[in-house]
Amino acid sequence: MKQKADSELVRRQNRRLVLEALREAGPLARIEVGRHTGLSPASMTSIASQMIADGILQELSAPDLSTVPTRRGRPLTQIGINPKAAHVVAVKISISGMEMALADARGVLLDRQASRISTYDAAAESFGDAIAAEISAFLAKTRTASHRVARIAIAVQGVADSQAGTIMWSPAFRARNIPIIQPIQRALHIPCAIANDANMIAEGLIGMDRKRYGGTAAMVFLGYGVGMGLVINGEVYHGPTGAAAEFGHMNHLPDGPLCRCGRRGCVEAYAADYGILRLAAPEPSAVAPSFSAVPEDELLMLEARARQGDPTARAAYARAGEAIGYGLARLIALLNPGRIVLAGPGTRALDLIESHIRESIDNGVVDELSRNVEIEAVPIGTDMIIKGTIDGALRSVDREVFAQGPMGRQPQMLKESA
Amino acid sequence: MKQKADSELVRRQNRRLVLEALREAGPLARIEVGRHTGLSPASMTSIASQMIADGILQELSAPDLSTVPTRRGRPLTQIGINPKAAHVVAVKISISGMEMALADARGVLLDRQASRISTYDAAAESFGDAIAAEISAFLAKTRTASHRVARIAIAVQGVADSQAGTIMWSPAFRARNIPIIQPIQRALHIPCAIANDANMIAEGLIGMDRKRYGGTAAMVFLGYGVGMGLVINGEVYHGPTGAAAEFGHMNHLPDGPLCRCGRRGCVEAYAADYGILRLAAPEPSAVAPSFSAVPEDELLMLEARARQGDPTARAAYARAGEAIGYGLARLIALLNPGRIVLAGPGTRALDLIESHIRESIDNGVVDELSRNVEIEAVPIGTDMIIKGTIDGALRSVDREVFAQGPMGRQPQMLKESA
DNA sequence: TGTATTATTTTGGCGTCCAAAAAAATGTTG
DNA sequence: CAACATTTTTTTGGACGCCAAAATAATACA
Repeated sequence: MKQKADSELVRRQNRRLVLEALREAGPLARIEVGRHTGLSPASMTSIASQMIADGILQELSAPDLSTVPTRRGRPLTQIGINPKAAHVVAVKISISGMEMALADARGVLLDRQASRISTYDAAAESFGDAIAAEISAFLAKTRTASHRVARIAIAVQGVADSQAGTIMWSPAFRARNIPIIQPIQRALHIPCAIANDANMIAEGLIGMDRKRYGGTAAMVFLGYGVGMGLVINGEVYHGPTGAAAEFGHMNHLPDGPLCRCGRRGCVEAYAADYGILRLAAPEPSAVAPSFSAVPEDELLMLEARARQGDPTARAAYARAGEAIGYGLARLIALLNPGRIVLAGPGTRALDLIESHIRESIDNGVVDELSRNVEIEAVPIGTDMIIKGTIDGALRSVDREVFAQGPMGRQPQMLKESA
Repeated sequence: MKQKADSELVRRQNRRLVLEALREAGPLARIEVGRHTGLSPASMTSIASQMIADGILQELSAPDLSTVPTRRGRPLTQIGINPKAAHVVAVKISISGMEMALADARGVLLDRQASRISTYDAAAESFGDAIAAEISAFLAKTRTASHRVARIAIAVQGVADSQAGTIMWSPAFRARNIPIIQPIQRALHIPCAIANDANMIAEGLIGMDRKRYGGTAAMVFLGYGVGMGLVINGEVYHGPTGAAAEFGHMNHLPDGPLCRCGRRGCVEAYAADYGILRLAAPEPSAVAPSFSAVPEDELLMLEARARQGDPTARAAYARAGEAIGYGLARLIALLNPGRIVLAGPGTRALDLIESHIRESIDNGVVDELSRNVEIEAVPIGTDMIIKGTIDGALRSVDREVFAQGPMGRQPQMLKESA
């Protein structure tokens, strides 16, 4: 509640609802969009014709209604998002590599590319320019004019400051506060946003099933690190500076094992790949946290040992489960979410940790609070990060460009364009 | 983003903005309201005249402009909220007593009353009726017709389920899931809401200074218990079922001291009055948590001992500070709030705990995350609960009744009316 | 071929906003 | 004190977006 309401707000909001309905359900007839949004047929005609004129929507020729082949009445003409209305680029930055993807306005992947790029020893001053150059080259390769790209969205492992447009801190970098947004916008003149990669998984799940994941929910990502995406009232919560939902760096036990962030006892220090491996080591407290990816075979071996009953291995998974479980218990006390989702490669070992998670939640928070939360694991790959980044970028294009209408179609970027 | 937008939405939103401006700044001239809200003078004339006709606003006769006594031009005629537009009742339920207050539409207290009422052994089936009877008697005493009361808001120590309208769990009651809303609405036919008392403190602080407390902030209440009000994007966050922000029952250490909720190691079990006293006892683990209020002189004595350097007493405050500090560190990792406010009688001993709070935050969460959060203590009395309950009730009346306008002025309560 | 049915468009009206002009109410000044 | 300046408020006329109802379009069915 900040904005004065006028006819412009009405247009914006209703256009956005139309886009939301089409993203959720795919192409629809005008009248069906009306049923989704509550808009009358008359309004739908008017809104649709304007958005078609704007090049945002298009009428589809082949209805392909093999499902309901013969019905009486005028057949419906579906409208859908015009794929050429805009493109978006998603960028994922992780340890010593980046991945880029180009998608059309519907979210269909047009091209993608992975590049190796040195991160851990990268200089804060030049890293953003290197990323910008990679993106430039990618666009050139795909022969996409940069004015066709409405948004570049960047997902990064670690803590992003979306306000400042920097990577505040990341295990992939020795440097801190690395400017990203500014160099890219300066080089490419495309609006650009940065966020944590686990938040993008949350965006992706919302895109997959808004009903299920769109209320108030927490998505936990288990893998090389422990991340979280927090959905509050249907929106991914970034916090005032964009650094929220750092479940992995939420303390579990004071003076616990050393974490990559430099503090002791973070959830991640118990439950990330390196944390679990360390717990199973002969002298855990002597092992420093690993900043490079853990070899997968070591993990698989540990899992196998645990499944065969090796007590040390089982204990490592038990302690990881306790860290996650108590962390979730604390989250439940604070936020009382309706759903908690476990995802990421770490869920491969769910059979070894799940009972400890549930037991710790039971011990860590009173029944009345935990009773209403559903806990589930979803088998999604790391590709979900790219998908989610694209989804999130498209939603912001919907909001800030497509919904705007013919008048206020400003690029609204570039506070300084040097 | 759920609602279709139309002229009704525009009216609702702008009327609400007008009310918000008048609540924040007191009576204003039309043109000044326009400056606050962004509405044009023409629109202000039209909106104001309608709301005056509705009896929600009134023109003030005596401008009393001693501040700017002589200015050129047509003098401004201030408008303000009509105190008689509606009344609200705030009810605070705590251990073996309740407090009621009646306020006019501006929030001015008209009358208040405290009653003793047995809680701990109260039966779940009859307690709501007893409350309803007390409210009835209070309204009769103040000679207020019940149709003049637009809202009854109830603040309760403990976990409230605002959806079900019950007290889920409270240290003041042995029973659980005590229905409150339904019996009151059945008896009085007035819309009624229930929430946790610490949330109401947050409402009160927002009412005092929206700029300061209206972003994303956490208010911690220290006293007989430990409570929290969470403000997210300017709104008090209640969670899907209204049971959120239970900071006091967020786990600090697994297998820690027993809490009134039945779990071990909750923040409250360390940092509430009874928890601190217990930590200073000769054999803490043998002491059960106290369900009645702790005698104040015992606390004052413990504080005095600590200030004189008694190591046992000092250690008790140190451990309380650690529990609060690590709890806040965990909250910061999850939500990254801009401000944390400490309030309540427990802040009397702030000199004994503050350094431990800050040290624990430093140890519990990485600098990058805690750097942007301001921590402050505010000296507010328990009266803040009543004030906040009234403020919150009035904001909901603004939203759901006053902003509605001449058309949709339904009571929208009473899913079932016997 | 005519009728039923459903989707879309057109028409006319309503509510809200706003800019510009007019009116109202006061202070300033010669 | 009359004319002018200044500021607030109201009035006027037009714009935009929504909607109900009527008209039109396009199909199936009998």
